[in-house]
Order: sequence, then C-alpha cells, then structure tokens
Amino acid sequence: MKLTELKAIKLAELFSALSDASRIRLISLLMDGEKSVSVLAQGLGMTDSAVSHQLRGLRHMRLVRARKSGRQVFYSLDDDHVSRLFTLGLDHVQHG
Amino acid sequence: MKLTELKAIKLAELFSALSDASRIRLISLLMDGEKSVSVLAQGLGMTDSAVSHQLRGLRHMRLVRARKSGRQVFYSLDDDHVSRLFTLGLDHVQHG
DNA sequence: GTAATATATGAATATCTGTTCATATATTCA
DNA sequence: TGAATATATGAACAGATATTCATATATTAC
Repeated sequence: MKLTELKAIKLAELFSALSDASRIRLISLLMDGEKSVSVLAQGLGMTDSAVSHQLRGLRHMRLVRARKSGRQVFYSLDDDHVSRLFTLGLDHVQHG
Repeated sequence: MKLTELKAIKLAELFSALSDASRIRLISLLMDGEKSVSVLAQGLGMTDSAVSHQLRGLRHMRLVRARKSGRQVFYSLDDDHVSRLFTLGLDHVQHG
C-alpha cells in the first residue's frame, strides 16, 4: 500500500473528525435527518456553543452541510461516506 | 440511529486509532504484510520506541496482532475491518 | 427603533496525546 | 558467563483538543 504523506494526513484528519464520542453521537443524530443547532445541543446534553464549535470543524471538513432558515441553521450529513464509515466502524466494535 | 453512550465511546476509540498520520502510514505498511518493529520504524522514519508505543495502543484495541519470533516481534493487521475502513476513508479523501 | 432568539466566535483553561529519553526485559551469540 | 540486539515501558514535556464563558452577529417580533 503506497501512500503519500499528504494523503496520510488527510486520512488522519478524516478519522479525527470521528474520534470523539460527542461528535459520534452528533453524527448519529444527523443520520435521522437534518437538525438545528439547538436541537442537537439538547439531544447531546451540550451547550449550543460547544455544538456550534464542533459543527464548525465538521463543516470545514465537508462532513456536514448547513442550511440556514430564518434564525435557525439546520445541519445534515454532507454525503454517504460518513454514514458508511460509521456503520462499518460499528460492525467492528460489535464483533470485537 | 440509536446509539448507547458506551458504543459511541467505543466507536470514537476505534476512529481515534486511525486519527494520526503516523499510525495511518504504519497501518498502510502492514497492509503489505507483517513487519517487525524496527522495519516499521525505519519505514516511518520514527524511533523504535515511538513505534512500539503506537503498536501498544493498536494491539490493545485489537487492530494489530503480534507474533514473536526470536528477539523480533512481527506485527500484522488483526482483521480486515481495518483495511476496509482505510480504503473507504481514502475514497472520501480522494473525491473530497 | 428595542427586545428576544439562534447561532457563531475568540480567548482561556483543563485534559488528552505523541514523542523523546532513559531504562528494563528478553533473546541470541560468542 | 557477558556483550549485543530487539522490543517494551515509564516519566516528562510539548503540542493539540474540547469545553466554558463572554460577547458578537443575524433574524424575527413587538
């Protein structure tokens, strides 16, 4: 398996985005469909601010998308790679 | 998507194992077959100690296996979940 | 216009993580 | 036996990360 240093870094960044339990639960919530920041925060038991900070990172990595409507911002998963990684990882965890 | 807190943590731990460029390159080396600690260290441009520390974590998470032969220890990927996660992630990075 | 609401952002802080260095253990060779 | 080699491990330090708090921006309601 040949791998440039740049791709190794990109890949590590992708997995880093999934390397925190709060973000994992956040993503699992988004799997049911788009949700506003405050709804996510409530579902996670976190402050709106903390969630907003996390979403910033996920957005920047193109894992989630933002849709603004009025004064709310609805977030959703950007593509299906995320959920596929998610379920594949879950597979490993459950058979571990 | 329902997800217990425990599973969220386990999942995050799994992805954490892949969240570092050195470990990504380490795993990519192991995709070509088992390798000793010193060969891995040389291939990565890291000290044996640093690699050994990383392998400890990966071993503990059952992502790699150790086989001792003489005074060398040969490491290999534990199952194919790892390489599947790896290639799926690479997919995302390349089409990003 | 002002007040209230939803989200974003910067700074500060506490915790976690990866590497280095020194040292320990285990194995082979002479 | 002792020297050399391969790996492992603990402590310490530097850098990264997640959350909190205060504050800013944007939108709606009055």
